[in-house]
Amino acid sequence: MQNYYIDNDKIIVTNLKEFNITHILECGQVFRYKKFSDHYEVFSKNKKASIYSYNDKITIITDDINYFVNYFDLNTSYTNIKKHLSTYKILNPMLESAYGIRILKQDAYEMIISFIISANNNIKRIQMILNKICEKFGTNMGEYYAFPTREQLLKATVDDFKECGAGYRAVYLYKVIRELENFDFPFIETNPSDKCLQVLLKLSGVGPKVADCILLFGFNKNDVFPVDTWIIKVYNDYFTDVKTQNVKEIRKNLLNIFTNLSGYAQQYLFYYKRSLENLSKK
DNA sequence: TTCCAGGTGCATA
DNA sequence: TATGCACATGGA
Repeated sequence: MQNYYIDNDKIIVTNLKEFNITHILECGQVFRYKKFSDHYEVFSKNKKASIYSYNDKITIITDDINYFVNYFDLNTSYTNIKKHLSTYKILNPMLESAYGIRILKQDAYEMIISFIISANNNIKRIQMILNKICEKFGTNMGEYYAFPTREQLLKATVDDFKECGAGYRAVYLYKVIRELENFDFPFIETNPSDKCLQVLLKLSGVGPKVADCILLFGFNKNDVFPVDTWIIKVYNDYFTDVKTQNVKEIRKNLLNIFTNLSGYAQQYLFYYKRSLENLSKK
């Protein structure tokens, strides 16, 4: 079943069970978006989309239809994915409350920079730092700033990144921009995740967790399981009787359970646990 | 004041 | 290979 159609400069999404813009944007996979009273704006590379939900459909307004059809992965049916996920009883309440999550197909280079900044950081601050880096080094697009290209970021010093709030990660950013000069993106696109991990782990500021996020959000690989502080909590709450902080062990066990649907499962678990925690604080 | 956030790098055993 | 610690920053 086709979930969308094109109407001039708009993408109209008709199957709302498979597309909830709040859940998609606020589940932690993307940092460059703005929330308005009646819509969201999303930024990727040097492109922008405005997303309105009203009545029984979503309208995505953009000047690059093809880019955002791919970005929102609109040609993938999530009905089957969710059917498989629902066989894991533990996920059912999450599939219910966080319905309409989709894994976005984001720019791989942008994911590398973004998730290096994400290390030992919180989402609000990650967004703030990325915004400052875009404003300082990205192309002025009028209403917003594009994500700076590698060439643009070559001009940035360690102090520049520090001024943007990157803290001790400024050194990693400065180094990785240079390490990416001959980075083999097609290799990552075409090789199994384990091989790709070995390559990504050589980059400055990229450890196992960040590498998993890059593979999941930047390269559309679903047989990885990023384990952060939230997943450690959720694992200890729902998946084991013996509490553990061992990230390698947690990742291995969760991958064994969810196999090639791990990326999707991870996103539901992360969002669910983080939402619960934030609600209990309010 | 201390703890925490989508952890990583490095020294040490 | 595994463990322990330092690392910026700002909100709770």
